[in-house]
Amino acid sequence: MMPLMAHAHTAREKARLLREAERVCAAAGEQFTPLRRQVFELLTQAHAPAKAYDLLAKLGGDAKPPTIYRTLEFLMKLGLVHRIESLNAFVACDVGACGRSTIFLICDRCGHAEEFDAGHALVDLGEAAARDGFEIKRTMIEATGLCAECKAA
Amino acid sequence: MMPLMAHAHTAREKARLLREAERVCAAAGEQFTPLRRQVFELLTQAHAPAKAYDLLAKLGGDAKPPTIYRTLEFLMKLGLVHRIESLNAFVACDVGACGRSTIFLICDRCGHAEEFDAGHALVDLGEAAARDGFEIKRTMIEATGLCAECKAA
DNA sequence: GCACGGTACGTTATCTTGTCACGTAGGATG
DNA sequence: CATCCTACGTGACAAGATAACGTACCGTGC
Repeated sequence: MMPLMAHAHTAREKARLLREAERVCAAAGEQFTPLRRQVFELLTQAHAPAKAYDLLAKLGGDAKPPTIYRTLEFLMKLGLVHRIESLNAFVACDVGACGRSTIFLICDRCGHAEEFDAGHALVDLGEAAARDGFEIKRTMIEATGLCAECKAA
Repeated sequence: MMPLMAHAHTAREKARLLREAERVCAAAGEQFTPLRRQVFELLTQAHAPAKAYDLLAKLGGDAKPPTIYRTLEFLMKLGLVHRIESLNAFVACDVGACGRSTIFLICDRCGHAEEFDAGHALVDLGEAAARDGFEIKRTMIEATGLCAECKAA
């Protein structure tokens, strides 16, 4: 199990994510506009899930809420960004790595969020729900606790 | 796998839930005040997850936000109520039935939320995270889709 | 060239959700 | 009976999100 969060520690990593994003966007027949690029970049640089209004502030100028929400919605549609419901915050995610099966491990102390592959757990869940007649479209797993670093400290 | 949501269809069921709640409360050395009882009752009667401000309105009088949030926080602390993050809403839950392992199946169409026992899935998740040094304290799984009734219709 | 339609984005206003800080009433305890 | 704690009230406001409408730009086809 490996952390999949698109958290660019290096310039090379960030460049790779951007290229990936461009590719996904083109494949979907959508435009990777400067605004969308900027928001995605801000997210890849964030050390923790970013709030909508914080991103908005970083856009400079005097952007209004719909701007950031529309952009985030777009990026989520393409699977480039995830929303963390329990935090009302957003993270960039590594394309391809995250199918529909993702888990976020959120550290209560440092705020870091790591994305994991849920593996078989979600398959089981889908099957179990199906036996009850429920058809799952989207699953969200958010686990909070202490990350390795914070536990050590 | 059985629905565990504390959604009282009958007066007898509701009375049972209230007694359970009183018991849990007493066991924790806390008071089950009229306000707390009223909020819990409202939740057991709800046909779907209830929003904080809707509950607030139903309290009658002119209750202010902190009143309902404090009360919900208290009930959550005792494990009598769950918050559904993706909806910003709350449900009563069946005490004892819900340990740490709960999943909500939320119907996109009718809004109904059923609580399920996550079974082994969460155990696996906890172990997998632990191998990475992450210590999970609380896990939240919210799956959206179509319930059996809505799929039929 | 220019009307047409679509996508992206700006702008204003408003609504919903949640919290902070402080005050008070009432019971328990010494 | 002074003190403390818990529960709750109150006013103010911060944070999160959306609705409704306008415009600029870019293509396409006549």
